[in-house]
Amino acid sequence: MSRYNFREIESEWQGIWNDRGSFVASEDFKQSKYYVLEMFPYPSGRIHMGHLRCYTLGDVVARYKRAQGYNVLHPMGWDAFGLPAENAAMEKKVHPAEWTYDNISTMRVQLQAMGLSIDWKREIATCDPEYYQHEQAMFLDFMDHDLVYRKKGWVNWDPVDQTVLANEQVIDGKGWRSGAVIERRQLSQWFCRITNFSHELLLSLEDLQRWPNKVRIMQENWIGLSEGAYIDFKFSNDKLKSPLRVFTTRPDTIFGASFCALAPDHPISEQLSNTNSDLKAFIEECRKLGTSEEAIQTAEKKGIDTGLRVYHPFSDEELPVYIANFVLMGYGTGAIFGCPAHDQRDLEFARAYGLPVRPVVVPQNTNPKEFCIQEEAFVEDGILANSEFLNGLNVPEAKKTIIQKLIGSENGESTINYRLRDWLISRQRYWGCPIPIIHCNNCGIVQVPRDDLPVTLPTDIDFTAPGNPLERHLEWKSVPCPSCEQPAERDTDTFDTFMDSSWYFARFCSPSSSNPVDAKQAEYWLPVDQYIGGIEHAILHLLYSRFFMRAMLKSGHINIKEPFQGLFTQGMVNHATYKDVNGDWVEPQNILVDEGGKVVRADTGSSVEVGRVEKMSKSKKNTVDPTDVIESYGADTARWFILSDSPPDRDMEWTNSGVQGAFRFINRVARLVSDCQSSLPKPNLPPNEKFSEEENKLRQITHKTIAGVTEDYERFHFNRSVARLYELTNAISAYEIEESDVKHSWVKREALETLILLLNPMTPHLAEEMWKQLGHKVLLVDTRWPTADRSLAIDDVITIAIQVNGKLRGKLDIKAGTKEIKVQEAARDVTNVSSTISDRPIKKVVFVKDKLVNFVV
RNA sequence: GCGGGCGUGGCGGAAUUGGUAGACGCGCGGGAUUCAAAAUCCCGUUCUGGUAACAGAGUGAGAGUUCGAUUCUCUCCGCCCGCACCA
Repeated sequence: MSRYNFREIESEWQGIWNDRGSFVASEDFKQSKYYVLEMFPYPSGRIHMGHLRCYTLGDVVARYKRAQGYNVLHPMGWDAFGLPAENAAMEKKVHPAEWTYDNISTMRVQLQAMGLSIDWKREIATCDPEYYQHEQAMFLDFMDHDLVYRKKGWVNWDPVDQTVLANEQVIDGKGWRSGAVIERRQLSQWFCRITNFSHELLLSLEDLQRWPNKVRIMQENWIGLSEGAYIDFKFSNDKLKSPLRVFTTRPDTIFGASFCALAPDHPISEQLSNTNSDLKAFIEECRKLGTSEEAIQTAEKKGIDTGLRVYHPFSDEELPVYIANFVLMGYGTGAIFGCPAHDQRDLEFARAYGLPVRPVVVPQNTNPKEFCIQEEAFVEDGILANSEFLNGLNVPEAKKTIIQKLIGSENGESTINYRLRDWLISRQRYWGCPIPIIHCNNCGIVQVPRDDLPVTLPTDIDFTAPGNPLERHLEWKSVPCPSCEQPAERDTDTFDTFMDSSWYFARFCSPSSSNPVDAKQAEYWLPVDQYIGGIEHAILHLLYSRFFMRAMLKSGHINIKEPFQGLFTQGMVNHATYKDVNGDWVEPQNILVDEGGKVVRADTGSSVEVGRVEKMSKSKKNTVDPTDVIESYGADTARWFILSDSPPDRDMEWTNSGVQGAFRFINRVARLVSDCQSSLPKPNLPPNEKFSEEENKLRQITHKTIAGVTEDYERFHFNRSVARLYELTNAISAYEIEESDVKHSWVKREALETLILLLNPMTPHLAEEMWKQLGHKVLLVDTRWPTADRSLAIDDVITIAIQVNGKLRGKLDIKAGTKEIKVQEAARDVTNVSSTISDRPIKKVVFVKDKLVNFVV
């Protein structure tokens, strides 16, 4: 018997599916659609295990839904702009475009070798002007609808690389590439007005029932709603006319106020610093501290008295105004009132600067005169005291009352504040989508006329100097102003690459439309029914995409709010780590277990210490290349292994023995089919009229497996499907018949065909090949999902558990549905049961139909 | 500090609404086949005692509810993730 030749078989079927266009989505809008999407990859050069896992999961869903008769859209593209291309350009002297497109070609081949059911006709790359021209047009549309704007903002500036860095690129206050200490700089930048939708983005999370709870909670916290009030404090000094507005969630504690504090970046702080060098020095100090998270954590509460005084809104008391390092300009109004008794930070600050600590909320049944604040502020609910008209109220009541008072006296109002900030989208980078704006000395900010789009990147660029090459490219940069025709300059920034990935799923619906999206197509396909990707995008990408849909709706591009109906976040792929005697990491391929069971290096034979199982990473050298696995064992083996054992949302451990186990299974199924091929009846024959008991047993397992696997597929429990399919395979192997017994073989064929149909989404090449070997002319890819015969999926003989005092003492095989009295009688006769009960009186009998009997003695 | 999650054999993990804990796989042990090996097949495999039938213990620890708890409630311990001077 020849061995299952996965190399030939897999590439053969990939060719056939491709030639027949098996996975091209139909444009027949009358069919029910199903849009499956995995987060598109960054073309780094090679696919990794994370890709293998993600795209396998998505492919199982896509093939399963296709078999169920849905019109499935399952596209693929490339998140092709980004920094690594520029780094490659600097290090290897390759043009970013060339590097990117080379990587795309390599990775496309690698993905295709996995046998994914992708509609490659819809492939897009975000670095293609064909794609990003629409992004530029939408940016201008957003601008017209006041959804983007330009403002001065504080950014992380790397003085060596001369560029802005994202927060996550700043590690311990230093640039991730240059290692230079990051400065905070104010630059004019473009922002998306995502905060326009704060409330809407928060509320709609309710509707995303098919998202993981965890992700919804993370977004909820990120948007960070807090209810409170603005309170206005009038200055007692005459210099400043308009009052100081602060935000607070505890307006009820206003009578405990002992100071006000401004953020170092607050306009008043800046104004004062112009004439006061002490203040100026303090503000500078705060700014340096600003970038390192560690520094923020350990920093003491520090402040400086501005000399300004404000009146308490309900008494004539004067409060000092400080500039304090712990007040943030980006939250609320950038100014607070300090109530040391009921806020830990304010307390620390008050202790440092000798400010009064006045409790105004005391625990229930406590005498206010005896209540004293020591090292910890009292932040719980309690009863108001020392607060005039608020005395005796609890905290929620006091909040309501004081807000009414504030409104009445025009000293404030109730408000809702969000943590979410507007999205800074300018990047001082070359390899990104150019911002279609021209800066003119006469006309200011001018849009590039739509007819002149796309603004494409220049190809002749110089990467020898640090900074943004677009900035230095005078020829590209200089253009006449579209409005006054005087010499002007292009915006030399490019978009954050999160812009590119915020709408690609919509472009897939009509990848060659002359508009960003074809409304009809988009409304048929969207929202994405099942989106799959890593948890690391829980906030940014998913929130930006949700914003983008709303912005596209507002600017008339689309009629969809939520892009992703269902979301699944897959776990990481981990691997054991190995360290040799020198303390160097060793690659898994270089590991051997010798005869004595000792783990050694394959090359030197020296002993190796097996370390923790950790996320695959280059630095720890514990990576395994999926392409190597596919070449040695085949795509089906790789897919089957990745789906076995671990639930898809949890981290999984990649092991060689696991891969070999999967390989064994693939070969076992192939053998099972080829061994009995000749003895099976022809396909599509009607069933026997009567089945023997043995036949019925196998049929029962077959139909139970259909029901179980279908349910598991719906719930992403692929590891359970794998277990069930092993069980079915074991049952088929154990079902022994005479070679010539064609009648009995009908049941065997039914079982085998079921196995293959159910395996199809997971190991499509094997399944397709076996289907053909069983004599089918119609391809498996065009064959419908089986339905379970419910009457067969139910057992007629059931094993009932017999307990005495809740402890299992025996089992009883009995017909399903047997009445309690009969079961009891039979149960009493079971040897261990009768001896355990002996002559003790039975107090009570618990009976659960078809499950158990419990005698309480 | 705040928010969320997870603790089950040697390992990954199963276990509908509370109802036979350990499915399935890996590993390990034994056997068959083979001149031998690989591959394959069969049997066993939670722990303790016992040749066995069987008995006792057992789902991080402790308590509670219940005829019955991996599942529900409370307290504690450990690990993981997210956010973090957010007023």
